[in-house]
Amino acid sequence: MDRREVQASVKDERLVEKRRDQMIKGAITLFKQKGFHRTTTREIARAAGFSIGTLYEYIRKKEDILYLVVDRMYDQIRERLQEDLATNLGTVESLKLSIAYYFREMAEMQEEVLVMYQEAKSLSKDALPYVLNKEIQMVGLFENVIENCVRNGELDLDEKQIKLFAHNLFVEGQMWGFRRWALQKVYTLEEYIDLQLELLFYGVQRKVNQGTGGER
Amino acid sequence: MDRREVQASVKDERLVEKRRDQMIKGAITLFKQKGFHRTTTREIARAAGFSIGTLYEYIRKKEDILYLVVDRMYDQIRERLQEDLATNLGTVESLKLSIAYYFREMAEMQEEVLVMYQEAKSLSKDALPYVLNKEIQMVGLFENVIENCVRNGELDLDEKQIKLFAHNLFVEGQMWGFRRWALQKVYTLEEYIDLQLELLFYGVQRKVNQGTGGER
Amino acid sequence: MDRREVQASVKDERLVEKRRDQMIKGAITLFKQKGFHRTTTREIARAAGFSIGTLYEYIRKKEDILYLVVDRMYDQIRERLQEDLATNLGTVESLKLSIAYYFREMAEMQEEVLVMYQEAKSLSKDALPYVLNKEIQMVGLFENVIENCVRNGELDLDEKQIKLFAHNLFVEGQMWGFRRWALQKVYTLEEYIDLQLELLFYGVQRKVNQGTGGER
Amino acid sequence: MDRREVQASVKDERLVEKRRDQMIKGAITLFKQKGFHRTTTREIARAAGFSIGTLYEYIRKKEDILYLVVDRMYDQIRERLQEDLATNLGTVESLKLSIAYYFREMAEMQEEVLVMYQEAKSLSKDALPYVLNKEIQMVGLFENVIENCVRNGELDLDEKQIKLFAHNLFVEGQMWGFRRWALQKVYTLEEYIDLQLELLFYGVQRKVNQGTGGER
DNA sequence: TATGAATGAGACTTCATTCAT
DNA sequence: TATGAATGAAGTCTCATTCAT
Repeated sequence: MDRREVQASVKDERLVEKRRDQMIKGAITLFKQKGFHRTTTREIARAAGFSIGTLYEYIRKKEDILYLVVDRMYDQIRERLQEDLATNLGTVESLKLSIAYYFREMAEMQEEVLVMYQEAKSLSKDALPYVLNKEIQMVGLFENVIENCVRNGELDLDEKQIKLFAHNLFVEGQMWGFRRWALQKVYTLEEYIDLQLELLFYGVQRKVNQGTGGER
Repeated sequence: MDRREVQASVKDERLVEKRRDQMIKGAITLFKQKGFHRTTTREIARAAGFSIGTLYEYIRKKEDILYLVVDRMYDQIRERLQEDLATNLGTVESLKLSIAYYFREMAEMQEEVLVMYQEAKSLSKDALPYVLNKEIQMVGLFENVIENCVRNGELDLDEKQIKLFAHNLFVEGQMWGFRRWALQKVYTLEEYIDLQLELLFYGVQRKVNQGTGGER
Repeated sequence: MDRREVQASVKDERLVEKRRDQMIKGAITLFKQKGFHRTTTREIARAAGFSIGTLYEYIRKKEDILYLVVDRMYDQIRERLQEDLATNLGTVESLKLSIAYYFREMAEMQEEVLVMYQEAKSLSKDALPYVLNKEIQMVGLFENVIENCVRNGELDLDEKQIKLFAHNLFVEGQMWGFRRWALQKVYTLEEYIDLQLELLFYGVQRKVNQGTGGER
Repeated sequence: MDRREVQASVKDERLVEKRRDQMIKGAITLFKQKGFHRTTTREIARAAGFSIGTLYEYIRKKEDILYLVVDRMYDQIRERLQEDLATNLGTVESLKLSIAYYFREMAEMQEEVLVMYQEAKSLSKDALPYVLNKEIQMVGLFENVIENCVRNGELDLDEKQIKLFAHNLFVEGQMWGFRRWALQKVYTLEEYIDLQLELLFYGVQRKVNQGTGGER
């Protein structure tokens, strides 16, 4: 249930891997520029460095390329995230570092993320679940880390709060990219990260609540 | 700078208004179902109740329809929001009510919002700024209300915090729709609203914070 | 169950009729030359005198053209046949005249018949029954005439013999066309007709049979 | 003039023979199912048990395969026919047996015959004569046997009658296959054979003609 | 002002054939 | 001799847009 097969005519798996790599790279560049629908299969083939005939040796339909691209993006993001989260200590401090790390990663891949967000809906009813599943898995990574904090007594959240918190921070990571036309005019990335962390952890009413104590 | 002209061949302005109304209504229905690219101009004409020839009397290019649709959606959302925010008292309690109201509105228009999010990028470089401007205006509405709260001493936030807070709550309103595949399985809308308000205002560390006092 | 609909986008029925006429005429010419598979839709459009876009306003798929062509051919043949058979008197003499008439008709349409025979199998499982049904109807026309002869005491045949006789003469009409590479080198059409009539009515053993008694 | 050369790159004749055997067998299966045009060279290669590259070591063009297939079919049919006709005694009784034998053979090979009939026209102008020649030879086999009967005084037919009689019975053998959608619903094969023999030898007017004498 | 038939560029996809290994 | 990856011409079909009526 984890990976949808995209059929290739070519048998040599190493070659399939290599050609699809070229294909995906070319396609991402193009999708970034003009989106999936305005990109032609021939352009993708050319960008990948081979002929249209060859392209179709490695996929069945144009949509397969989109799936491959989105799939690849998720894998890349998750890989990096997983790597980082592995070192997480289950403290709030550590969690903040991970979130900041994630925000930076997403900032770096903002164009890819944009493609994902705008084109994923073009995937067939067939492929969509696989993709959504990947996103759920990624949110799950954060949920785990937050749970650890809760278990360690560093945070006091129930199941539903954990989940929503994870979703929020996940979306905020993407926000930097998909609302760049607004955010990037006002904030530097580091500013954005700092401010978001503050809001995520303390909300807007912290000072009022705390009554006495100033903080930070 | 507020409204891009879409040229019509027909002169009678009242008629233009009426036909575009029909057109937009039809188009929204179709865009919801199949997205902009998969919807043909003929289908839009039919859904609008007139012929393809007539359609082109009121627009110049297919993209114009998308612009008209997105434009209309923004206007609708803003209208309702403006109406509500007008009654806002500048207290935290009042702000929470407005946010909750906004969340419910967005939940009701979630499909329209989805269309906006997924298709807006299909607008030409020409039309995009107009649309983004509308979104900025809407966020601005919230900024104003929050500023009021700050002015009233109910919140303690600087300019940049206000802006980001507004963006966050704005996006969270949309989130209910564009992440429905995950959120709507777990939360009811009212649950979602309650939890988000909690996180927006108190963050995740509130209880720990409140508990003893100083932190970090 | 008698006629499969081929969908047209154009509403004006008279125009549809006219354009399909052009289309069928062009297609027949081309199919005669190169067969269905080697004829492109663009060639058909050009031969019909309009653009490829227009062609597809009057059909849905290339196969529709083949169906239309075959359908038309059957109708033409049946029309002429029906007209002739209407005058049939139910005597053997009259039957022979009708058969001769049919043979001549088929000789005239031999290329069309060839197309029918060679391309009909390219029709989808969907369309084939309609076409076969037409052929059965045509054979039925002859069956009726033969039955008349039987009823009039001019022939003594049971149901199954009638049917097979009808099939035979039907096929022999087509044979002149589809085996022309052999037959037309040896016989003139009239010779062919005379000889076939002889064989159909008296078989090869007549003379031996006659032995004693003269006949005819 | 008897066999057209199909060029092979491979020199080893025994190997060529073997590979073509595999090829033809695979191709026949496929042609039966989907016809020549809808069958791809790759499918043929796979069905033959080797690669597309290898396929092209033994032929030059796709059409060569069709030629080979049709050629093979004719040879098979002729072989069996020749074998049977060799034992023919030159009597009407013996002729009837041979015809019945031939009808049964053709019934068994009806799908092959169908392929031949529907696809032969796809052969190039170059290859067609060779194929037609084979058919003429086969008809010739029957002509000879009939001639024997005539020489033996069992039948009284001139040259042209003999030829046409041979063509007729030849076609009637194929008819069982190519009109199976009509015939096989009404007759059993043996019924069909009996009825056809009756018609071939005595025609439809025998009983009336003969008035008194029973026959057969 | 309304219509809808006509257009043709251009999209996707297939597949016979080649050729380096 | 065998392989199968690569090629690109060519085919079918769609659809935004125009324009005569």
